[in-house]
Amino acid sequence: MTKAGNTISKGLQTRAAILDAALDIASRDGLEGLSIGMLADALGMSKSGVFAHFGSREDLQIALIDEYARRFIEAVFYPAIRLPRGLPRLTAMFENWLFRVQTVDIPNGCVFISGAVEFDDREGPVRDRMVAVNRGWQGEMQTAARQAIDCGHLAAACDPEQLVFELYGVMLALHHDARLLRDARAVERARRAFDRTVGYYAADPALPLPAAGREAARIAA
Amino acid sequence: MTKAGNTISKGLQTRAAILDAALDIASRDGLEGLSIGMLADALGMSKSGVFAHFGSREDLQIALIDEYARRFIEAVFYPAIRLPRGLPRLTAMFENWLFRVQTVDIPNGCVFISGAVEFDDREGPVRDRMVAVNRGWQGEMQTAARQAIDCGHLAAACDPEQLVFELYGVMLALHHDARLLRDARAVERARRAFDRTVGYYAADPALPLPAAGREAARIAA
DNA sequence: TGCGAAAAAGCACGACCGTTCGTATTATTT
DNA sequence: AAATAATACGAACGGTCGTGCTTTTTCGCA
Repeated sequence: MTKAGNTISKGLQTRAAILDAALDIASRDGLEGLSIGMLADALGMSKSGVFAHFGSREDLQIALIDEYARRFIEAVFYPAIRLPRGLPRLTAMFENWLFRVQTVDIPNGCVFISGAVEFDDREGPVRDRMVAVNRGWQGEMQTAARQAIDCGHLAAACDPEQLVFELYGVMLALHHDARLLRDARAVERARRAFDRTVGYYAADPALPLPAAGREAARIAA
Repeated sequence: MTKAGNTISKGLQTRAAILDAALDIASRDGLEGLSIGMLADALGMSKSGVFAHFGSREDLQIALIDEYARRFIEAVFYPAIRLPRGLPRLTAMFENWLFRVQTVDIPNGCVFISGAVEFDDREGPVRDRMVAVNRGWQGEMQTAARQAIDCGHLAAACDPEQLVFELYGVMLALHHDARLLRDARAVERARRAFDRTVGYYAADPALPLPAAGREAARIAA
């Protein structure tokens, strides 16, 4: 019990369990749709027991955003930065992202997308965190794009912010068509859109990202 | 008062007023965030008075979707179909859409986008209507794209569904960056993305949609 | 002007919301 | 083993929710 280091004070343990269950619910019903009552039911706990772990519902929402971001970074970003700068890394970021969207966000829902819509004109700390995390990820994508330009993989005329804007749109469209319209072909379209977009900005007008290289693009954690 | 034809039985009149106020609220807080209580307050009416006009909250939400769609079509679609088939019409559809997003959706919020997120995994008639309306609009865009291909304005290799997927993504990214991140440059990026995308699929590899033609593209109702 | 119908208000209901508080039950430390 | 701190519980609070019922006001028309 007192084994040095691995004692995870029961509190943090259940806190993690709460966050886990809360992410499930929030993915489906959004951050605003998540209520402490149903969360307590899902956990077999009392409302007040759940509530005590976060001083308020707002703090719970913020903790959820952070937890989602942590998982996203771990699944998408960290594996990608192990690849060489430039197009390989940028492509891996997109492919890992795409893989995560397929396996997590499309079946369950994406907290970032629903949260962005829910809080896009509501002031407060929840919105602020949402913005900060979002800016962070777009910034990493822009950095990767800039490096690709420096490497000569993308044309010097390519505007990294424009590129990331378009790639973000691809993901939003994927999420929209796959979830609302339940169109199974959305994933394929997203990949085609990425190829076409990056291909457009590629320094070498020759076909970028041959299908053979695609397999290696996604890097598992 | 009894001038034949323009007698709009007071009921329908207030019903329209309710829909108008409800659209304001739903744009900001979403279809789920809209409550009959606050709607009644905004109108200076009683809850039951508002409620009586729609048998249920669900019916109110559906009526809202229809009303939003009606306005969207009137502002975006109808003016565009007065232009000749092909790229002019397709461009007008996008430009009218862009204009509306700028003047209505970005300041107030877009019921289609927030609604899509709110109902993307909830069954029922509201979701069904949401899907139907969305499919309708994407279908019109695809038709316009197909006509542009038939006219020889776009390459035969262009897949209309793929093109509409990408254009929809542009609008979603615009909405996201303009509203959540409050990035004023998002509109410019959306327009650039449209030019680049349509330019890619254009039959004539020469620069499509010269800036001079842009001015005439948007058709006021 | 008065009458029937339509529209709006008033009221009450059960359910759920986030939150607080006092208390019991566990963990952890002394 | 005793003392203390951490966790969880159950009940309750004031509010708001959507939705029925009943009553009153207002409108449209002869």
